[in-house]
Amino acid sequence: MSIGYACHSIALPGSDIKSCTLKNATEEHLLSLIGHNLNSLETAVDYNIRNGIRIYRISSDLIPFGSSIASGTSWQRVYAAKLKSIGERIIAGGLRVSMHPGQYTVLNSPDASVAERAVLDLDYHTTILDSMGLASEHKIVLHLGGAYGNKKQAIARFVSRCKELALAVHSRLVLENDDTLFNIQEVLEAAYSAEIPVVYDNLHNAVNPADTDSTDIDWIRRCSGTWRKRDGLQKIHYAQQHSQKKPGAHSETIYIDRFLEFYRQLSDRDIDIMLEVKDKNISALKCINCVSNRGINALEAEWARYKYGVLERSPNAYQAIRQLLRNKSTYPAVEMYRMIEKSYSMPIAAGNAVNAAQHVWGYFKDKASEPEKKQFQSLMAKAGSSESGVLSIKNYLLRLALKYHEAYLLNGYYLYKS
DNA sequence: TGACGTCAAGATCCG
DNA sequence: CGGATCTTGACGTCA
Repeated sequence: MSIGYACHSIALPGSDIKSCTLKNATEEHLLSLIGHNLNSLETAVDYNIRNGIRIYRISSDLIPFGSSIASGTSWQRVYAAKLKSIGERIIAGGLRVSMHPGQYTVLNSPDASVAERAVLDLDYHTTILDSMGLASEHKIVLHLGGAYGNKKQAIARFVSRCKELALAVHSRLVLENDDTLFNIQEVLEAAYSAEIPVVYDNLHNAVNPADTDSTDIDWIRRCSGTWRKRDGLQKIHYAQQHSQKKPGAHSETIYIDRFLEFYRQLSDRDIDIMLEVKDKNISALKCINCVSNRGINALEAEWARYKYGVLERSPNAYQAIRQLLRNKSTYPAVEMYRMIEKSYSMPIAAGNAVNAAQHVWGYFKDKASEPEKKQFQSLMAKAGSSESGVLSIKNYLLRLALKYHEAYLLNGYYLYKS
């Protein structure tokens, strides 16, 4: 049972994926972006392994325009060794990766050119995983596609197009139930015909249910039969509804009590869980820390990343969590995350924000130049009176952290937009 | 024709 | 000029 997240790693400098617009997409520029992106991927892979995160989705933007114009460039040859070496790290670290073409890759389109581009896109995703030397349990997750007013025909078209795919592509494919058109029942039928496994997405099923009698666990059990040995462990997507946004929108974070309620029902099953959530690796670490005892040190490391974010919302919670972690013979993971979640639900009062910024300034007050000190004081004076002032001061502190390579702050969650 | 989702790039505004 | 903030891009379907 492993837990992971998709694409983007928060508070991990050097892991950003760059892109460009079509009009700037020269071969030279693309090759330079790809080189940058592969370094970023390597940084994220190393971070995941170091932190015991064993499930990770690689961004489809790794190679900008990878299935269209970049397929004519030499990136595969130029970066062959780099890709191979990242793949070796993934295998050695026990990381299971996947990729996920978006809603715009439509294999079952009646428009032949759209379907043709979908095949090229699947080829592109396969090429990346193949060139890293990864076996077929490293999956490509796909949506069924459009309905076009006739779901039966749409499914039949999907199945027949699937069967025409190259084996290298077909053996990586996984089908996911979506939040608008094809529910889990329809996806299961299609997947049995197409002979590909099914990833069950709980939030998509909540928004677009097949029936109201079956539970998440019922569907997960039904999907398990679609996973064969060469596919690796069954995978599911887990997400929670955003409390303010429209149905299907992912929550900011994974709320731990609700997750554990879900998780306990699966605890006897071998399943990998991909979290789909705004705060990405932050929630992955939270959930991993709560389903196994990783030692008080792991919680202290987490507290170090959260502390200023808690302080600017609730000085009381800040003190309470410090108190909670004082007894080194305990492992109060769930209690700690509950308190963090509660404090993060509170608004940031200007006075508290100024106080937190003052704490963080402690990392720079001895090394900052005179102009930097003046700038900080001036921003602090404004921060007390306006909301944008609070953001300005955090941006300024982020710049200083980058300039002075303050790893403690750069690895923490405080400096980044929440 | 615009909304949908995503998030960096690109453009523009501001002090 | 640098930094903050707004708009565009790239994809296909559907109302």
